[in-house]
Amino acid sequence: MANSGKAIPTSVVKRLTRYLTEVQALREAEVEWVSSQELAETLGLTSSTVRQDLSHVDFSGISRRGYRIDGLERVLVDVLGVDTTWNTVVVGAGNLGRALALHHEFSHRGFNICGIFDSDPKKVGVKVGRLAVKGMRELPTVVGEQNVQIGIIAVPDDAAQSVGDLLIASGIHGLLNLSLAHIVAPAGVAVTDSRVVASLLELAHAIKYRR
Amino acid sequence: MANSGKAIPTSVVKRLTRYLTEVQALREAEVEWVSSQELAETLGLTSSTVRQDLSHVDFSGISRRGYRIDGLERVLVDVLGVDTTWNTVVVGAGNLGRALALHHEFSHRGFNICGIFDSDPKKVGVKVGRLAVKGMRELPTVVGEQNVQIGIIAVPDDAAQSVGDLLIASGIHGLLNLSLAHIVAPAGVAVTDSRVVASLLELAHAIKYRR
DNA sequence: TAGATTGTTAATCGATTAACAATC
DNA sequence: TAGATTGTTAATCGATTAACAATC
Repeated sequence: MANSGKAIPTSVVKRLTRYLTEVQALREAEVEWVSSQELAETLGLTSSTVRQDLSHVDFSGISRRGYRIDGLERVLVDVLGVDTTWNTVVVGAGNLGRALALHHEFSHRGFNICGIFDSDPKKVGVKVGRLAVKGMRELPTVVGEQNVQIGIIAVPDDAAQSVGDLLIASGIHGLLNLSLAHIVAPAGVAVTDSRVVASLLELAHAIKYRR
Repeated sequence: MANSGKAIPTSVVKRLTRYLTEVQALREAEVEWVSSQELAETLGLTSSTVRQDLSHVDFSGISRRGYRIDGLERVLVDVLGVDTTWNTVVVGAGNLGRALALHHEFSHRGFNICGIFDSDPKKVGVKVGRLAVKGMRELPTVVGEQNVQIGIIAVPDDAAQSVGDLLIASGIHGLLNLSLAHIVAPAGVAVTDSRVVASLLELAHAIKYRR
């Protein structure tokens, strides 16, 4: 059947992003149906996990056939908010911040980069694609006037919390934190961490102690 | 007491990277001792989790005082392999690949970028810091001759597996996957995913359904 | 029809938290 | 000493997997 209404655990949401990617690839390959077993094999999961996960979204498969690609894509797009345009700002115009502001995958998925900011006066005015780097003082105005919902924090660790605080005070709804720092935010503001350096340390550990 | 020898669960390893970051910040602030309670508050955990986690590393705290910063840093550096130099290549010279190749945080943590590669002939030869982009054909030689252990995959999703296969065939020990694709690798090769676009989708979901 | 695949319940597994004796 | 904090065991909680009746 499939339920809806209740909150979906983050462990499940993480996998839903992967199902969406795979389902979109299948749709582009003009595949019409996919079974839990096929999805599981492609993504390195069990079919049981796939069926459990999909029971959290409001969409049903059909016995002996599996899930219709177009319907499954539609419901995953909905639940992951990819059908919405998300106005987004990047704070930090270093290598990483500039790369993210230019990342095509973001605009392609509905994340509209409205501005890139840096506290370094030497960086202010520098062009990043069609945008020019702005000073931090302009951040609250841009967030307020352009209805910006998401802030991407790409600054050094020791500046991350104060940047987060400024974004929150400006009325942001969610933060994507790329720094290694832990960001404290009130309950109404969502924070997701994406720490590439931490992932590299995990990998170094896995290599060092692999058997 | 503290154990060693047994494999550490990845859930724990993820947090060890955060303890290391925090402990290094404390050491720079010339703090000498930290308790499980203090670490827990800073990182948004329970003190029980911190003590459980630290029981996986070969280091003991002291009652009524906590953990010595210098010793704790040393053992975390060891277990996360930060005391080693990791020769690393980046595959994909798009915005993200170039940014990672230039990311100071990497070299700072012992990840030595030995090369950046792209399949697009127009990108070959372009300078990225002190490196010039090389063609894919040169990848196996560089990996073999320079004892490269880590490959960072920053290519479009549909090229990710074949890039992974080439790196594996060249003798890589671990892959950091930034694409949304699922990478299949033999047991001896570690794979860690760091998907910034997926994190952004998780954030969009959290904002859309927040209460 | 026969049988492959779903949705869901129950069982297992693993991770987190609570509790507390040991101890500095 | 008194009491704060560790290390560890036991309890709880949540996530994954197995199993299977329902069904197309």
